[in-house]
Amino acid sequence: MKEVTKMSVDFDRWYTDVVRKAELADWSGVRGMMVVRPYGWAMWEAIMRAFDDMIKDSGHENWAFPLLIPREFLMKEAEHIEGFAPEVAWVTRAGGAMEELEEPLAVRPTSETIIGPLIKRYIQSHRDLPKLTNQWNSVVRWEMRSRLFLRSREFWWQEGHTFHAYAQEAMEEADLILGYYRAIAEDWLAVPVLVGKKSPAETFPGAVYTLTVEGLMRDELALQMGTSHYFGQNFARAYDISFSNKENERELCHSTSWGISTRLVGALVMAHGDDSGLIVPPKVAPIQVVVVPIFRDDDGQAKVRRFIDGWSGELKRAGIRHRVDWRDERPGDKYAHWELKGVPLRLNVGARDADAGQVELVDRLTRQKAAVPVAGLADRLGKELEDFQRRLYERAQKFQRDRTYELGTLDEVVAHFREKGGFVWTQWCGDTEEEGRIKAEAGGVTIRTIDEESKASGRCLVCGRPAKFRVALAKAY
RNA sequence: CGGGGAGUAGCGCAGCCCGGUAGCGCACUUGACUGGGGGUCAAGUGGUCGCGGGUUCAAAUCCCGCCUCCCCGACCA
Repeated sequence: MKEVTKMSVDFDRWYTDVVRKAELADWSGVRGMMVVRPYGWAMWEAIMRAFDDMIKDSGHENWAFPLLIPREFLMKEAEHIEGFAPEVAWVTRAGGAMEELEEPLAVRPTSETIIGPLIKRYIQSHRDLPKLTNQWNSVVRWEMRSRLFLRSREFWWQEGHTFHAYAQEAMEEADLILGYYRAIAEDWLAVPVLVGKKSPAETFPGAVYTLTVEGLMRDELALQMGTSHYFGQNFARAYDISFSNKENERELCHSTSWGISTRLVGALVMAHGDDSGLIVPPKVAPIQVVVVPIFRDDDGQAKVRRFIDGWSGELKRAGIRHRVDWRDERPGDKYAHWELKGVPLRLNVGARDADAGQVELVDRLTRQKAAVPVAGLADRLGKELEDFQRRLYERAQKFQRDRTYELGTLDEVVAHFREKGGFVWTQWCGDTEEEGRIKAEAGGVTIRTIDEESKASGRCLVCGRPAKFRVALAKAY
């Protein structure tokens, strides 16, 4: 049957099993390139819709920029290209005879270096600003080690790129988007996140600073779920993206970029799943309610069908995404199937229920069953779904709280991560070499985020000097 | 990209050492019985043995090259 490796036995195998058996995605035969199947893509579509609405409401516009980037464009911003060089794929030949191109073209790993030189045409005056662009596309990064959704050589995302007359406005933009990302993670995916700034070592190549949202997965590893970058005038300087201000002087733009990707589908799997499979948050669930009819013979089937037909239209009108599973399988198979796929609510409906005018409601989180009258079913299910979304978030929040610690010294941190995972808050002086020592000595532990809300108070965990930053440490994907 | 392992039906595997008719379980198809938590029986379908080359009368099996996947390390949305 469709056995899934137990999460407690081997989390990585569990993840791979679940992603494939729940029909989210597969490998394609070309190393690192994945096929996203309809059930997985539908979750990404829900995320896309939610985020697209948010940015449209705040004046952003979708564009389409080219897939291939001329080498000279890519090479302009020194720090940026240095950061991305190891993972850029190049087109060097084309045509029937596979002729060598005079100038190689980079397959975009991200589009700052092509949007910059193209967008400047459309920016002349301060009246053209801000220019708030976004594109939904896929990018290629030549990773050496891949995992479905979390690290594939091609992945799908949105990349926003904005250009502003004022530094303050660009920084506010980066903050605004970070807030959207937090909403996507917490309100839509039901994954609580730490929100803050990256250390210089973890900052996006070419950025002045990078803001991040970090979630905690059920194997107690952190996952970066979205980043928003403030570039200052770095990219504007490299590509001469400038405008005439009110005094008719030339000035360089201040720019930002920000992205969330199909990685978020992996995040939802790892943040909520259990030994039976996925648990999908109702707001992004392709199927929120599955109906399993139970019958013995044709008469029984007809009776159950009439009963279900009596209220399924009402569910549809109420906007509840549901499916009636009429496949010729046994009920037990169907239960296991839809649990693996993480459908939040299930209705078991047999002749006895039809007679009683009720359905059996089964909750994917608690597995509890309850008899529910069909009168007012759509309202009831709507409330149940909202409640499910809330309970799922609270469960993840408790999980995260129970695995968030406060430690003072590097020795304590090293000892902690020998035994446990989770987030460890500590104090840091800001020295990048000392940050490297944490990573080396604690076995891949990194600074996930710098707390921007509260001030550092104690001493640096490495050197003992007065700390400048309060930081969250974790092992991460 | 370094070390190790593996590619045979949709999935999981045996066969390879010692060359000679391509097999098993699950899934799938059909039928019957069944049906409120992963059923039973019967009869079937399905294969360029990862790709290319070599050795041989003959290659899934031996040799060479390549591709892909998995595990472990260094780099990463």
